[in-house]
Amino acid sequence: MPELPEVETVRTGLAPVMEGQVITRTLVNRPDLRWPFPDNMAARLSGARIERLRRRSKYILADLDRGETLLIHLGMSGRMLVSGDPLGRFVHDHPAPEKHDHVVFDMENGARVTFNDPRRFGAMDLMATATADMHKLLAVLGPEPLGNGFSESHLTGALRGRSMPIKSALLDQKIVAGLGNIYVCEALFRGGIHPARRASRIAEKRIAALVPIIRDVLGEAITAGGSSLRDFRQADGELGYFQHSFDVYGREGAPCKTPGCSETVRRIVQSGRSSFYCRRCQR
DNA sequence: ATGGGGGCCTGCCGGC
DNA sequence: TGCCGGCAGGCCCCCA
Repeated sequence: MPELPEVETVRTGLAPVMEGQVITRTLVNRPDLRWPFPDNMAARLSGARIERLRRRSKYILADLDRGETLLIHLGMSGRMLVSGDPLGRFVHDHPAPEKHDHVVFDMENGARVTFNDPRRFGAMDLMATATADMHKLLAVLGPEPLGNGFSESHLTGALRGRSMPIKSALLDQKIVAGLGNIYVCEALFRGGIHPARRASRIAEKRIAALVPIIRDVLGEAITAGGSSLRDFRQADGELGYFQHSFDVYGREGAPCKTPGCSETVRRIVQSGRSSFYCRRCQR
């Protein structure tokens, strides 16, 4: 589901109701998601104050006042739903629990944050805040695409001599963190690069041009509140609307959006995942 | 060392 | 109405 813009949208929505708040109660309804939960997770969270909600790539990180950090990954279908009344102006009942509500956080301000994830590709873990960067899942990540570490020299250097398709390279979180299937397809369309083209066979100028393109695509998607496909909701339950701006993703058979181009969007499968592109505009 | 594919899960949709 | 195949935003891990 969620790529960087969706995760950032969720983080932005959760921050006002979770930052600075004590988790008064944590309910854990099963032993694991993709991996077992850390030992005593409910007890280690309950009573802790969330000092800050951060994002690294597609991970949400909650720094606690106990020197630990909670890591949350939404996988493909994970959602964080907020209910209750954080401002305390009204009395709100919480909605009835739903299938796949795996973890529930009750906050001191009355808000309830429910992690719901039908496919359970998501994850949670706890680690020492001081060494969070060294966590197995975070240590391997490449630079943040919206940060200074993601530069033209970084990308051209990382792709130099790589024989893999550019699509696979941009999905590789070690090369750049946070991109997923949607935004790679969109960036390659804007960059005029065929998704199956081998990275080593793309002129460095064209690789370099992808850097501002990737930043633009992600930035526009964040501004739009992410892309709502099957089950993505912002933390407040609202739908993002960037999906209306897709040039190619999910548009197989529809006309290419390049002015004057008469081609239709094609779909191919690369390492098991759909790539959408225009065969005339992308080479 | 690199890169490709399997597998993890559930839900939904279209076709028959 | 029901069943089946295909598909879905991610990513670890194994194998060649």
